[in-house]
Amino acid sequence: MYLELRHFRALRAIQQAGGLARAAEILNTTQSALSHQVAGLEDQVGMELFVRRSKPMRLSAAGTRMLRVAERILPEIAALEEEFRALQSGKTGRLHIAIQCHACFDWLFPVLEMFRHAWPEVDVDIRAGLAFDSFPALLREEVDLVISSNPEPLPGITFNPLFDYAPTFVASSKNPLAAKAVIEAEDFRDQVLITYPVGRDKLDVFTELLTEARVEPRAQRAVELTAVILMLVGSDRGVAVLPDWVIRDVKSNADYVTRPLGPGVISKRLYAATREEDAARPFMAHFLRLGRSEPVKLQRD
Amino acid sequence: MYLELRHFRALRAIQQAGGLARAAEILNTTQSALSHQVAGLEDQVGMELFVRRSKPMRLSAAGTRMLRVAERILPEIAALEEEFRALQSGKTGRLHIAIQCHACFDWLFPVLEMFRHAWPEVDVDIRAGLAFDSFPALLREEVDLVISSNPEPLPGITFNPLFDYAPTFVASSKNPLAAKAVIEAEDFRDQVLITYPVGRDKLDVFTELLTEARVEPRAQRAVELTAVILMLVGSDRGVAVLPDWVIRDVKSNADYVTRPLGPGVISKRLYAATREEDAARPFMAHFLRLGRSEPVKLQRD
DNA sequence: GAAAATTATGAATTGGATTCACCTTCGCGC
DNA sequence: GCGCGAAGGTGAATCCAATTCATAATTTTC
Repeated sequence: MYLELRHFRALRAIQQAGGLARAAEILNTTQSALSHQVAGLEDQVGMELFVRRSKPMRLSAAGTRMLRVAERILPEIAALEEEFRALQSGKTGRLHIAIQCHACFDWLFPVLEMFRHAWPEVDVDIRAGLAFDSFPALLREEVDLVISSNPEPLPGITFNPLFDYAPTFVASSKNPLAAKAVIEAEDFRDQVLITYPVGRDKLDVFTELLTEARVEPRAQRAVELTAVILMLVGSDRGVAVLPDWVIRDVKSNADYVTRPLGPGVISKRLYAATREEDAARPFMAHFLRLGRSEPVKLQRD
Repeated sequence: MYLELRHFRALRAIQQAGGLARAAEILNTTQSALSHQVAGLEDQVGMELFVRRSKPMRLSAAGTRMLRVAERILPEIAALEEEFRALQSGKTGRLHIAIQCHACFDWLFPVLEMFRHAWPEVDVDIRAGLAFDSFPALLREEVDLVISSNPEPLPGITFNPLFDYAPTFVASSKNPLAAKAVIEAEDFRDQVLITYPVGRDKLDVFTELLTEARVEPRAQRAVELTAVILMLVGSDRGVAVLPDWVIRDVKSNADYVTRPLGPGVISKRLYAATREEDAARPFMAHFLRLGRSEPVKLQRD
């Protein structure tokens, strides 16, 4: 048995039109074509789908059953086609975001919230858990955008700059380092360093400071959640280096001190990596615009 | 855009097999055919459904969307095909019953209950409300079986006899007619006759007695439900003629009297009308067998 | 009962899908 | 980095199946 959509479409049209001739018009074909088609279909399924005793032919019991299926599938396919059309015209699409930086949730959520309202048709999602090979995943279309601060020139991928931030030292106000105005690599030697549970090549403290200075902290502790990191820091169980936008919550809190890293000014740039062909798509461009401006506004508040 | 099931099947196979070559085997075709097919499909929808950067090609975002539809639709169609196969082998089917006689509910329900267990795959239903033109409806396959006691020779329709019954007079024991052993046409002249709300040609009292004798009852009152008819009769608001199997509930009740109609013995036969080609189908034959034997057993209890 | 409407049929045609043979590209191991 | 094997793409030829055209066989309607 080899059913095709053509058969379902014919069935539905004949039912709707109440006859072959009129159905043929709906389907932009001839009465004869439909007659042959129905004959072929009935041959396939091995039974009569229509009752021909009376002249405008009507569905038989089996035909009615098949019509029910037609009326379930055909709209579904029409919806898919519609979706494809919208996809072409750029009104809809998918925005699955991979984040390499844990702390990015902080500004990403508000941005996504704004985006969601502007592009309700776009399927939005955040995918953690593939921080390691997120660029291959981008090329494989498993995700559509990667938030990263480590651009590597890759064919087919565009790195769209978002905004700059300063990795900032944060410690308990009881910590001896609170006395220093600027924190340098050597200062970490006696400290427990609390970081996100990712490779050192993804941690600003290391890439920007410790690795080059060949300084190893007394201990390193990996913690998933930003709030927990801050909690531990607050009770002087360790120190951390976090993007400045995360720090703003504790800046005015007397339990914490925040200090710039030094000696030179350390600043990093955050990028949104997309597939080359996607960067120009309307909703993607809009997201990038939001991602450039909104975090800065948030920062000011 | 002109999607076909072929496209959905190909998409799913490629996804399942993880590549064109292996998918081609599943679908019993060649790798080239699939390649052309995918190309054609992508041309149709106007975008890439697969990512070709890596070698075993993978679904793109749009392709994933289409796959979701495929995985909803294809099983549905497989189920339909399976249903058709079962239909051919006679294990399943439809048994929508039209009843011309209101009182038939009484024995039909128990029979259907038995049938339902023997043929769980058969779609059973009772359709009231088309008592008038139920034979045309039978030919149009709107229903599959008509319970009737008025067989008319019709091309394409078989009348399968079920069982005989006697239209029986029932009245309140306070009614003067309770004194008579047999009720004749003339006796109805002074009575209010309670009947089902159908044409006189479908009412046994008229077809078997009054019409021929040209007797008109004092009044006629139409009531839907058998229970209500009996209630009215019980309070002597009228008399009725009902099939004997309905009467058995009140036979032992002192408020009622039941009497045969006369002068001759009046007996009618109930038929199950089916389409000629259906009468031999296994489940239909089974239903007819039940319809012949079960009501008689019920009657004995 | 004739006209109109509806479906069926068969041969011819068309057009799209498949095949075949070959090419290109990619991944992987040495 | 070289080469081989696997995977996918291409183009022309072929084939098959769906459509068309013309016409017949119905049934319905007035």
